[in-house]
Amino acid sequence: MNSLSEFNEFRRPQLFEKLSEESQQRILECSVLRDFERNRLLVQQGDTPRFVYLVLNGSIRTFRISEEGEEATIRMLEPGDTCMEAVMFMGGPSPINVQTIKNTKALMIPERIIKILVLEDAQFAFNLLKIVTRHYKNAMHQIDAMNIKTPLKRIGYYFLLKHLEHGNDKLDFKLPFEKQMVANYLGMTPETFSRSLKQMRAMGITVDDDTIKMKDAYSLCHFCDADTASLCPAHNTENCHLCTRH
Amino acid sequence: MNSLSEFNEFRRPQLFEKLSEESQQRILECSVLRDFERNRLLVQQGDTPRFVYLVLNGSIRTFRISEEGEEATIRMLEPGDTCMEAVMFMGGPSPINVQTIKNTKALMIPERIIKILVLEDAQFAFNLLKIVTRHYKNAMHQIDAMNIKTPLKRIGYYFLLKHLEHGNDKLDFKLPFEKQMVANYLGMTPETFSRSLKQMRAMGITVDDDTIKMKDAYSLCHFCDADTASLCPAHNTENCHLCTRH
DNA sequence: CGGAGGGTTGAGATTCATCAACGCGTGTGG
DNA sequence: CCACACGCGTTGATGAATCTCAACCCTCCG
Repeated sequence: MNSLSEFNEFRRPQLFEKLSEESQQRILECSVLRDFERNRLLVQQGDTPRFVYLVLNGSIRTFRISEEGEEATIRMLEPGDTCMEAVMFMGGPSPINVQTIKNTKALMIPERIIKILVLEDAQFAFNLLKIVTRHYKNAMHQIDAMNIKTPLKRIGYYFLLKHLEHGNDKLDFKLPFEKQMVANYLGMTPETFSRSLKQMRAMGITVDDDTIKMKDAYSLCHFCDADTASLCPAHNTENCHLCTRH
Repeated sequence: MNSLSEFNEFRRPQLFEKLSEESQQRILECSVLRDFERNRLLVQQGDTPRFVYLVLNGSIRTFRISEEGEEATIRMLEPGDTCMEAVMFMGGPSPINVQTIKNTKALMIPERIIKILVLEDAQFAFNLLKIVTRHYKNAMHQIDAMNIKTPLKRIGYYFLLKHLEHGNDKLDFKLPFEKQMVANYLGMTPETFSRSLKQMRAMGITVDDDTIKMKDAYSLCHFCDADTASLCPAHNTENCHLCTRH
């Protein structure tokens, strides 16, 4: 692969943000573009990390698996996202599995160029830092979600994030993944997920197959918290119901 | 503060590893050393991050708090550990609270020097990356612990890590924090923690106040998993019960 | 047409949190 | 010196909530 043209379709990968043309070229020269069928296991727990995967289309999930075979989803990637960058710097074998959940085209960036470039290009290191800290922040939300929130609230918070991503002017959005996948990501069974969705109808949120519709733009405000509010354009305006309630 | 002499008592902070003398000096010149009494709140959710805290002695915990007032512990720091490095790069207000849980002496490193140095000193950026990814790995363990592990297994895994930290030749170690603190970190109530400890007696692990004693060096092997095994010196030797079982 | 997989619904079992009481060590103040 | 309060940890009884197991519907696809 020798150009970034493929990336124009979606948001520019954070990995390349503000990166010099030279560094971009060095990465692309070493990297390989590949197609994977659905459900293909790309990395297993215990493998030594060899590549960073940049999703071009399709989707990928990362997860851990216990000896009893139960799975805990860590992340679900959409086009433009990367995985395994963090694992590279952990030292030791990979603590996670990586698997496609749709047919997926991904750019494989070798471990070596990542490690080299990090020590030579401060901007690249900075980008990696921002990416990894974003993952970490996400992980913290997952942790307190499972600790203190009811299934209903976990789903509500997840929907709120998706709603903000899709632009807060739209009153509906689609789930980017299968329900059982989302359920596992949120740490509950598909049954509990399904039952909780029914409860949400009482709050003005209806679910039609994989489409989530809200009665008004503030239906999800109940699930907002302080450090999520800063992502909301209506935050600190009179429109923010949450703020007026506080 | 103008020297690193205080650090000789314990493991050298990872933040300064392989760092040029010049960069170390630049950090120390800007930083402030302070004592805090127990239970002092250093950072609140929503604050803009101003300092990285490096614990010299005492201990600190980071946690999130829900609107209902329930707390989810994210990390518990011992001397040599740092916090808030990750938050600096997340952008936006702090998603976590930081609080001392003992009387604590900490070095406060201003946000500005961190941000500057990251773009000028690749080694410093590299160190930060390793630190943040370690936190992230830890968070992933927390996630799957709460998703798929029983309280007993969560405790066992925590004990295993502490055991490996203290050197696998010793057959006992002390809990570095109060039990209720550990319980919350592991996502359970103090009652459940206490009851689970009783169950562990059947596995050759006794608890005497805050001292954990094991019958033999392999009592905790039941709780080992693939990516933890690489930390164990007995891994891949005939002494590793786990390996022989597999 | 028939099978497979995803999603939903129902009934039952399990498990952890909650509430309450108690033991114990510590520190404090009369 | 003793009485007392306080915090931590433990133990017991209860209840609520989620997981498990099972059946069923639906769509998709060979």
